[in-house]
Amino acid sequence: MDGSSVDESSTTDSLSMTPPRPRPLPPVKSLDRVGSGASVVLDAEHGVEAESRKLPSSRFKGVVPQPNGRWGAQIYEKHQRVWLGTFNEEDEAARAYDTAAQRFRGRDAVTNFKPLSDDAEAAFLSSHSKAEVVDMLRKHTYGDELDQSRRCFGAAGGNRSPTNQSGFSSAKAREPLFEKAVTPSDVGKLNRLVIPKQHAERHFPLQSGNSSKGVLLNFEDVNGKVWRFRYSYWNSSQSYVLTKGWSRFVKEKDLRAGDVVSFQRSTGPDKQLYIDWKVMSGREAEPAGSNRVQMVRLFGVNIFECGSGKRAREMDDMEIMSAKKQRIIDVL
DNA sequence: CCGTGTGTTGAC
DNA sequence: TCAACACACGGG
Repeated sequence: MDGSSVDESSTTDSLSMTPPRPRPLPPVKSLDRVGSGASVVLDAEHGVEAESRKLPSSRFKGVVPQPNGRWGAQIYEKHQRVWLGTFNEEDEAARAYDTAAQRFRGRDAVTNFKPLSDDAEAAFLSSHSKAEVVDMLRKHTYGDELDQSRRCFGAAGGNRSPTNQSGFSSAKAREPLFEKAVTPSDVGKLNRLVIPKQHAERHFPLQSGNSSKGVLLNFEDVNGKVWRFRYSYWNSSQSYVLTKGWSRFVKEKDLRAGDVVSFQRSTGPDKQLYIDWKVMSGREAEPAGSNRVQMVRLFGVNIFECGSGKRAREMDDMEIMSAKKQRIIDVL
């Protein structure tokens, strides 16, 4: 399932040049469905069972049909295919391709829809590595990320903590923000961590507009793994919470009531957030050393502080992203 | 078990 | 560079 090797090395990108521009593809309007029918059943034509197995080719560039009726998106670079993920709708896949095309080939790349993206998106794209963009597309989180960068509540600066060769974040100065001994409900089935209001308001200010839906915050753990949690305010309980993504953290770290989670933030210009945890004193250690041995998977994008963009790092994390498999790294 | 996305080939 | 096709492989 893996293996899309995104090779950032060929950085003909960003500010540099952009290839000549034919005309964007005709934005085929409605009347879709018909032509690309090729439905399996029905269609009592001749050739009946003669294996009309043909898949309905897409009318969009970079989009390929999947056996299950869904659509895949792909783009080529340097003689290699870069898989952009699978999508339920044909046009979703087409848009994913468009996004990748603009990141890989520059602004006026040939696309299915977008003749041009606005400046905000252009900035967003150039501030993220190809691998990151591909990662977002494959996870279908590109839209969310872009929205957040637009709200200027993070992500914008493409500020990611630098990584060393082994993929770990280099040690950087960081200031402790606060800690909390998790409660039974924090590690229970509620899938949420309540952040004490005083700490929440002090360190994770929510803009009024965001409070309702919340925002996505990225935290890096000691292994360099990035955790993404939805952070929002629950009016019902008048409390700030980390929700989506939290249960995964609880599960992987095997957090139990009484354990302590702590949060830090780098003191540098990038406001990278970090999360750490420690087992409640007295609790016996884990069986098969699973505690701090992790698989490392990178994808970035920070939260907080936008604008003050940084360089658009390239090349650094590409090898990691393109690794055929996740690497298992023993921290001990 | 099923869907993904990779391997591969042959056009453009 | 690109899509068509088949199916190995990996996650659930």
